[in-house]
Amino acid sequence: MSVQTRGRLIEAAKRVFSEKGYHNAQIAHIIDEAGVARGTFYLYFKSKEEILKELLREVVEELKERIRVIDINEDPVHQVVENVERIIEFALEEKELARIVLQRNSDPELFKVIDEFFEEVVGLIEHSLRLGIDMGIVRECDTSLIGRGILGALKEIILSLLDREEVDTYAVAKEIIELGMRGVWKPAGGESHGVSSGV
Amino acid sequence: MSVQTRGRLIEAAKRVFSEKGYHNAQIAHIIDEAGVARGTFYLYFKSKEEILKELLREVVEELKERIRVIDINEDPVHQVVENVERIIEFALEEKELARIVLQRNSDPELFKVIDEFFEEVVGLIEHSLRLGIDMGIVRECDTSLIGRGILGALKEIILSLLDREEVDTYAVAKEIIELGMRGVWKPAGGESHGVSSGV
Amino acid sequence: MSVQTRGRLIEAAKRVFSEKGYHNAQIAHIIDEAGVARGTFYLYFKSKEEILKELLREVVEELKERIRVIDINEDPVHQVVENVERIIEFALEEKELARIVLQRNSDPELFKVIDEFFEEVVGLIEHSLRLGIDMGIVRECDTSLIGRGILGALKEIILSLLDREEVDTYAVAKEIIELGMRGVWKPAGGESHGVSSGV
Amino acid sequence: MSVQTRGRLIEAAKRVFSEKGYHNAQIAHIIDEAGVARGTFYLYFKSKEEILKELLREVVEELKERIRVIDINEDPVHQVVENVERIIEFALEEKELARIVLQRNSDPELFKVIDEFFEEVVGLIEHSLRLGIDMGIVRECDTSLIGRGILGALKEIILSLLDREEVDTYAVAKEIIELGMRGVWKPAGGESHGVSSGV
DNA sequence: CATGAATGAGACTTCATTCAT
DNA sequence: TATGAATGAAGTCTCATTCAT
Repeated sequence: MSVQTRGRLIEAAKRVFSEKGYHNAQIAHIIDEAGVARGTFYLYFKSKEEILKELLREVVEELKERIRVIDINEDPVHQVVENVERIIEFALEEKELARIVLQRNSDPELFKVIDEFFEEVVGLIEHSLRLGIDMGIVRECDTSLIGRGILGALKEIILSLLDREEVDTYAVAKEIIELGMRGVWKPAGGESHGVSSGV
Repeated sequence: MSVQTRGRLIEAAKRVFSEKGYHNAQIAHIIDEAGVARGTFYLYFKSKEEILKELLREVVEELKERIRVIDINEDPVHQVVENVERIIEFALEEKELARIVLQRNSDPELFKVIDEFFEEVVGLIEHSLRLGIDMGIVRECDTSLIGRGILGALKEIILSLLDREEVDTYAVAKEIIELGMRGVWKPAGGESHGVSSGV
Repeated sequence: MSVQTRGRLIEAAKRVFSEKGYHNAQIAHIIDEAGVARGTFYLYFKSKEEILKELLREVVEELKERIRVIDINEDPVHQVVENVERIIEFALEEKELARIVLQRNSDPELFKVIDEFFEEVVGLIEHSLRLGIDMGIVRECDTSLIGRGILGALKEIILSLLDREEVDTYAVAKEIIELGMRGVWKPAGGESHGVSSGV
Repeated sequence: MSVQTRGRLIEAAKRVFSEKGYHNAQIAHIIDEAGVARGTFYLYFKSKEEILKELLREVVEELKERIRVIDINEDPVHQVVENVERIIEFALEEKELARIVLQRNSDPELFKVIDEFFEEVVGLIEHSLRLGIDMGIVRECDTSLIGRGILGALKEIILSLLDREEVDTYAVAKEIIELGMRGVWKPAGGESHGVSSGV
């Protein structure tokens, strides 16, 4: 079991799945890309499905590490921005993985890990919203709906970033949060704004 | 060429693609569902790919009909809400189609019509944003990013509605627009709000 | 049973079989060419095979009519030339049919009538040769071999004529017989020759 | 890519195509005959068409090797007889191949290599004829017609040989050339004859 | 550990023929 | 007599997986 060979297969799979999508990807593509023999693939992974799931498991693990629990004693908005920024950074570091994850493939069983992760994220957002409502700083709303909306915005935006040359991750993260918090409307008066200001 | 048979195939394809996804769907499933013989399918559609594309073409056509151009002399926000509402209504009327369209499938060639439609929608949103900025009612922002964000929110929310029993389409549409305009933040003061108020 | 419709199908089949060959020909092509409906075809012919066989039967019948028995009291060579000429004329009148017949299709069962006809022709040639040998005007030879050779030459030459613009059928017939009788060698001396001379 | 397996497929294809003809031949027949699995076939050949073309390419190559250029310093007729003999020998060694090649199949695209080869042969014969005419030993004639005639005779005769038990290849070759040169007519006087005599 | 030839289930598609109108 | 929609057997080809070396 050479860790090296396994690594080459994983990297190859990333590229191939990312470019062609799971169904159009063939084992032949992966082993060509990895430069190993056909049989070797099955030494490391039980099946095509298996290597995809492994990939997804790794992504979710990494993503979870990048999401830190909010410390209420510090500026919470800033922490949220930083969480979003770290996720964007990961997506840009691992563009192939990001593409795989964000291409919602019509295969619930296959992408279960990812779907579950996204459900958790929605839960997290909902929780924060309810907290904000309780604290009187977030307006009453359908938290489930809004939660999904914010997730959707996040996903679509990150997907579009994968094709940009240069990305100012902090600025983008701030823009996303600003959208979620204040929307696009211009404040009527000239009062202060900016997502983390004053909190 | 019986219009009836064609219709049955189309309806069957909707159900099958929606449930299994394009790649896991088989012609066998579609013809079983439609109750016709194998050869009959090919009397109406050149291939599996063809019937999917036909389906998507029809969706896009229908969607475009439901999106009305904004009349600046009337309350624009209200019109946007109605556009969104009509789209939601369509998604709920044609849940299978909606599922097919919203499952971002990793097959650019196949889903080209849909992707192009979404690009148009982003363009539309961007245009509105820029108009709002010029009119001084929308804040300066990265319109491309925000445009995609709003589209993403819309898509994710509608997808989640497909599993709800009862949906108040107007309320949801309003909630979505409210999110895009004012975000989730509670206005500091007690002033009036609500998306269409005062216009 | 409209004789007209039947005729249109036969004519269409000639063209289609001739151009595409039996296996690449489809009933669809024939009915399109004939301008009749699918079901109509089966009103007149039991199957695709049947219409081909019918075609071939008609050809053989026509060909047999054009071959006259040699009258020994007249110039026999001249009569042979005329037989060959009539066959060439038929091939040129019915180029499509000729093409079908001369394309030895690898389907013994299908082209049985034709093969049998050709066998008869070989028999006829063999018979003439043996007669000639008995009369002392034809040299001793493997009549079966020579018979087939002459048939082969005939077939190949006629096939090539189908693409020529203008054909002098009598000249060609004479050339063929001359080849069979005297070969291409130039007579050593300067004596008279020409196939029918002196008999 | 085992050369062995490829060879078994080629041999199987020869038998199957020869017996059933291209169109009636199925991949199933070939793989059964070769004793390999369905997929194995496609490891070596892209399609049924491909293996036929490969077969034909090999035949033409072999045939061309058996045809030697005539050396004018030696007895030319004898050399022609030997060329013909070598071709007959090949046909008898590879009866299946011969049958495939000689069954004029109604599929120009498929049998292009063969048709081109035959065209070359006609060209060769025509060239020889014109040479003979210039040298004054061949009579004036329509060389194109005669060329095709000789080819046709050759083809038909060889085809008939495939069913004979014992074949004296030299005798047959001589008979064919004799037919082409002197025809079947018995020389009027008692002079010398025999194709290569006197050179 | 690695190889790559072989496998075969199963998908797609074609087209001669049938049959209700 | 004519129609043409419907049929389904049968064929071609793909590709994930196995296994002997």
